[in-house]
Amino acid sequence: MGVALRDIIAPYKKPAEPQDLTGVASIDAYNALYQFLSIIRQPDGTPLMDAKGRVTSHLSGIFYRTSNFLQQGIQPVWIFDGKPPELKSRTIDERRAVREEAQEKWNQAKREGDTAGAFRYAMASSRLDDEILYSARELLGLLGVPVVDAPSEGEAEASNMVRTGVARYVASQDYDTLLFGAPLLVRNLTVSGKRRFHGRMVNVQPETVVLEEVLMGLGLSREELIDVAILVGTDFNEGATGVGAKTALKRVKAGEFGDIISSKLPDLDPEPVRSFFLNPPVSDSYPLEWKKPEHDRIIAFLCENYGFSEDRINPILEKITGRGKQRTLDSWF
DNA sequence: CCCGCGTA
DNA sequence: TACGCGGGG
Repeated sequence: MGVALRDIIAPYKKPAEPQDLTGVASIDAYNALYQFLSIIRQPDGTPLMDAKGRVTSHLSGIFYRTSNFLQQGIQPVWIFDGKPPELKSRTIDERRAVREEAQEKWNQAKREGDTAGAFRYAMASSRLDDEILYSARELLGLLGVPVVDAPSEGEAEASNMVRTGVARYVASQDYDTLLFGAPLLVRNLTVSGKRRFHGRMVNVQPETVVLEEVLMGLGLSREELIDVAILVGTDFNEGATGVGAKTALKRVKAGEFGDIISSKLPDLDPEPVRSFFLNPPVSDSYPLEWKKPEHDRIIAFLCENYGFSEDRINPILEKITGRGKQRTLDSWF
């Protein structure tokens, strides 16, 4: 979600080559989990669930994607959100309201047999509850993938990891990471490159966004890019009505940021938002270790506990644990 | 999302 | 090999 900067940043996206993606990837955990939960669903919007009715969509996504990453030389580290800043409370309340309304509309669409609508509303009603967060972390642990707990926003922490050289890039769909100063952002970080969208197959390639290129291209400093975002609206402030990314860009370049704030957003003090993007709470210490996936415990967890088919899980697991003849992956751990 | 199958 | 489709839990 986050910031509506797409219109001005999209021109700087570039397709990612496989060699761009190797190394340590800081995964925005909430972003990835929402992605899985909203997309891994049946046509009427029902998520994957085990016999006890527990949602398993995210476990499927984590397992298959992590397996692919490890085989492609991508070392994922998942960054989980900590306590959200007070500035975000309005956004959080709004999102809850949107989710609850979507839940109603999902039920209604199902009753009326409106499949397309049902899927759309089901996506919008996705919610990360404790059970999903715990099970996600447990599976990541069994896969040997390190997890980082951000003190505040995961995106800020993930961006800091790239700034400090601990990770090569942030993987997220959101552009907010650029505001937090991530030098390199990768969107659509998938391996298969294909995605089903409204029943059709569309080719989705991973794409890179280099902060430096965005700033150079737009002729902005990072501080000014943040000001543009503030005018449009961020997770931490409401935007000015009628001001889109292009207008905001023009105004900031003309030095009119303050004018717009006083005329259109008189109640907003932009300083706390600016300083949150520039100096967010981050932990700054990342002891990361990738371990070999624990074959038997993963089978127990996914298949015995959550009802996944062993016939599907085992072959993939054998590839990444190096059981059998393949020893090539051992060098990774 | 991801896999695997049938098809051409 | 490439794509569309159905099913996964």
